[in-house]
Amino acid sequence: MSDQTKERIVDAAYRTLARRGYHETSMKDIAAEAGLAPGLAHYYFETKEDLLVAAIRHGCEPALEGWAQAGLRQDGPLPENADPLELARLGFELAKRELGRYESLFRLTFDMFGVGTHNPKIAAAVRQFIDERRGFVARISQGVIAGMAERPASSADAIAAATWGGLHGIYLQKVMDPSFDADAAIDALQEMVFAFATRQPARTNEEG
Amino acid sequence: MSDQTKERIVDAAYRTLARRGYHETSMKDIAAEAGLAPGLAHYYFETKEDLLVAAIRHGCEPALEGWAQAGLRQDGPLPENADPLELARLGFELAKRELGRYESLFRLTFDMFGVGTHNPKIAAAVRQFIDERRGFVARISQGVIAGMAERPASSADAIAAATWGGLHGIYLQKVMDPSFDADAAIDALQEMVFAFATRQPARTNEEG
DNA sequence: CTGATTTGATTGAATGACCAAACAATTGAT
DNA sequence: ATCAATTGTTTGGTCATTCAATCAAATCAG
Repeated sequence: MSDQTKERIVDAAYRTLARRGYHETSMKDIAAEAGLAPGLAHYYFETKEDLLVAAIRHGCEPALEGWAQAGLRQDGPLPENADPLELARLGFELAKRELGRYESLFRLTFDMFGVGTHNPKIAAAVRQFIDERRGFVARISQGVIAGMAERPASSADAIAAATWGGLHGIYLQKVMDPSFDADAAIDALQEMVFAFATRQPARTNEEG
Repeated sequence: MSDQTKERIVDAAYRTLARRGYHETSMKDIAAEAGLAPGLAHYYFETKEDLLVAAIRHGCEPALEGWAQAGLRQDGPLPENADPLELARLGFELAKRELGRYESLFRLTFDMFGVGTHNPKIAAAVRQFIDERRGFVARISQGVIAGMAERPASSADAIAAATWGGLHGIYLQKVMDPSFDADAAIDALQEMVFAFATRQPARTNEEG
């Protein structure tokens, strides 16, 4: 029954943390939400920090599953024979859907970022969180760049950092203001990325 | 002496909060850093939240001053007769300089964002923080769009949200990982924005 | 098959510390 | 003598973490 109980704690932790926030949630709150004794959370997780990391990982599962079902695995290889720009388009589409569907996950994520600013353990988890996702964007960027008429000045990693950053900057605005039109912002980001990816080589003076 | 004392508290608050973070800093810590009695901070600020907001506003002053000296006022009008794309280039340049110079301010800012995820009072302050800065970017975007050969599908507001978001997504990566190459990422973002702003109208089939 | 023993899971209370905010008392200037 | 500024303490509550004790299930001995 141990695994079941641990899962129950993590799930309760995710719900409680997402609803009330990290610093406003006590270990006791989480145990109560799970219907277990106050001390038990510490039997499975040494610290509250560990539980936060586990809870976020748990909360991301459905979203990552959604990407996988669309053929995009953060870890695995990109679908072969796919037009990189088409992959990018799909990525932006999924990002929009995700933001609408998992609002509280994004909220908790930015809460974690905040904790990470002054907590080394959480900061390490945040770095890993970012690395995984940005690395995925970088693999798509690589393909997009390979198909460009003119090599860009920026590396695929830099493009990925800017693009992933753009998405998360938009997520931030959405989390802080539910009336913010995130879809329009993501469309704009996509329009910029596509303008970049499909730009024609600088025409010389004697253009057609 | 009242104004002086208040300023002293805000300044001490900024230093302490930036160093240790919001939830790891007590009102007592702040008073001690200011060399004042523990109770005094509450004489000038009703709540710790109010003091956080004041401290961030205070911490932003030097940075905003830097923008003003370059001719870019967040509040006032844009310099007249300036090429909008040149303003954009300057903005990206200043963003790079700022990030290198005020690292702890950015760190505290993301801490505030985190607190804002589950604290209505701070959330309101964050919304205002975002609105002011994004509005400034929107005014530049407006000019850039006006100069484009082909009207983009996205509005100036959406473009601004994506661009401001891109910058802050990059700041996030830098705050979480000091070895992150933020300059390269900002250059990449700029490359995308410029590709977008200077793209040629789609050539029809019978191109030169 | 049965009773004893071990193991790990679970409980609920205790510990030790901390903090935001309120407050009463004191100072100092006008 | 008043009033604002300042002090230092008190209040009333919080929390993460520890721990001794209980419990259930499994393992083992005879």
